[in-house]
Amino acid sequence: MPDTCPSAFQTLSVGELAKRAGVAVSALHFYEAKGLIRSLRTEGNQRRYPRGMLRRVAVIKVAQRTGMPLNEIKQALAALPDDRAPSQENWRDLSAAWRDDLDARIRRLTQLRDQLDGCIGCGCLSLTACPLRNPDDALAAQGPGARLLDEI
Amino acid sequence: MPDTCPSAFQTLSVGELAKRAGVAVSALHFYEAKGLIRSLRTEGNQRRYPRGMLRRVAVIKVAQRTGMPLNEIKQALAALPDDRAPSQENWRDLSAAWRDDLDARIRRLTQLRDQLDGCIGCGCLSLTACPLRNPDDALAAQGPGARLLDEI
DNA sequence: GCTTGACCTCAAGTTTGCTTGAGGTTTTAC
DNA sequence: GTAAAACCTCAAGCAAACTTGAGGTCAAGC
Repeated sequence: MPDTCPSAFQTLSVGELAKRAGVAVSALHFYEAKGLIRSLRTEGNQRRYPRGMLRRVAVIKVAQRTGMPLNEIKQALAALPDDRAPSQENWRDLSAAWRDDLDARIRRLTQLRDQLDGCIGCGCLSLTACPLRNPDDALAAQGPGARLLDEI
Repeated sequence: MPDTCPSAFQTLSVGELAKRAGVAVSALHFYEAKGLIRSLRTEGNQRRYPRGMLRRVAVIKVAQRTGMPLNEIKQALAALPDDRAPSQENWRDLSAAWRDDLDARIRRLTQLRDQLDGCIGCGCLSLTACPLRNPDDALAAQGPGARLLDEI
């Protein structure tokens, strides 16, 4: 009868959490198996989640959108209270770290885009001069035919 | 005896191509199996690549850096000549399309970053107000306890 | 009180992009 | 002319992030 308690104490079944969080039930099972979330169990062994779990799953989803793999997300979530609302500080630290990750990813992609821009209409992919090519490739400019490599 | 010809006609063994392109031999086998590259064979059934393959592999690597999956890369490469240097036009079309893809990815990540910025120190992840949350989540604001959802 | 839908566990399957290994052949180098 | 290095094919394995399926239990409605 915990479900007759005030809403702050109400629990969610796995199906309810899945629907509200916008993920599949199997994904919640999976997250639990991976240790990203935990569940209480009824006498009949069915999962019940405190409402705060909705937020935790939301945090997982946001982190995934940044491109972070689940095991890193798990590390990050370890800093959050298991089933209670995270403090402002918790969240600030987390989101600031993720922001930096994201920023780095954005910088890498932007650099690549700018290089592509520079190479559109060039098409050289020159072993020695093209910024799109791995710098290590320059090492290959040895032996017979080296004078032609730039044309290849 | 093709290897006694001028360099433009020299071929590369799979090991040479791998080393110069900076990929593993197994990756080249894999690309061939997936139809991204092709190979000539010696009498003894060993792979030989025209030098232009070096560029093709370079193009594959650049495309991968943009985050494009191999099957899309394969589609894109289908527009390029199989073993000869692509025309400036070929390359311009390709790289411009990839640039747009990249740009879209960058925009999505940037938007996410800005949302994170806005939410650092907030931490609400509010079902109804937080831009980080899926808009669909607002639908869940029904039934008993709805007035408290924003606190969860 | 019974049917039906939601749940449970555990194992296996899926996709992407490769790598590793087994068992055997070709080339190259001395 | 032979030993070692490089190559060949095909099958299986790996990691991530889940999904699907089999076989069985729980709970809620009528």
